Amino acid sequence: MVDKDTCPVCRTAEIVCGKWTLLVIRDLAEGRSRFCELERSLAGISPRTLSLRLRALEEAGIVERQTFPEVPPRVEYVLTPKGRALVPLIEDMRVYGREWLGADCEDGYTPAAAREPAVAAA
Amino acid sequence: MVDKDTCPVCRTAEIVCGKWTLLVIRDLAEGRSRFCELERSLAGISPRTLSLRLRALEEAGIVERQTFPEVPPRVEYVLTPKGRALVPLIEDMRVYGREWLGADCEDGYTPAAAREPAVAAA
DNA sequence: TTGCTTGCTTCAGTTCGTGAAGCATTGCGC
DNA sequence: GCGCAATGCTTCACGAACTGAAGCAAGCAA
Repeated sequence: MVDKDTCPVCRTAEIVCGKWTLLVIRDLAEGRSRFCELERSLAGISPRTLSLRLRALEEAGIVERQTFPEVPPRVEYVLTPKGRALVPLIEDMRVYGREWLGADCEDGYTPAAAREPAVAAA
Repeated sequence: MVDKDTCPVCRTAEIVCGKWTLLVIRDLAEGRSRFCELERSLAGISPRTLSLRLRALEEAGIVERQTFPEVPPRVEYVLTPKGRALVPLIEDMRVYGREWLGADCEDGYTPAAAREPAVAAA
């Protein structure tokens, strides 16, 4: 049996498996940094969930929160190195999604053997 | 804004973000195949959740279910190619967990001052 | 007959996520 | 001054997801 406390996959899963978490990190990696930017980009997320996610990620040392005492107040969220280290994971997901979940395998079972490995897009 | 239906990261996240999902896939990749094996390995999962996960993964074409009409009944779950394609993702998680969530970074936070100007995967 | 195993399902309860609304700040038009 | 707008949240009530314990069917062993 796998020990939940020491298994690195489990520990990563605990950080990553919450709904929206990976998409928040992806958005931050792509340059979005403000609450309302994220809220608009992640169509469908509730502000409560976004707030919880950002707080948990800050707690975990994955994002850093900077407040600017302007009017209206501005808050920026930036990935720390620990957060940027998750980007390869997201790139894997992008590759997987393109290869196995694309428009041409809607039935979910068609292997994409002939497909070229996708290059990360800008 | 990102279109949830076409973005490959979102589509992968939808499959992957449920609690236990990635750990179930990891266990299958490591050779465990029977319900009770998974149940024992994933200490803490409820049989209902495991059942739901396996069913959803089967639905998604990620695992294949084979029943053997023995006594007591035997059921084996095996990763399809589409499922095995998720293993690199899990390996990335293992690497990340080891690198950033190990015993030597329990506090989980490297201050921004130490950050290198690494270019984000924009 | 009771007990044992596997692979689940059912039930009640807790936690998680949603959607709408509200709050505090203050600069702008009126 | 008054209401409106924008940002970055919080609060609330509700539904969905997950949990933990229990139960069930099948058949063989004691």
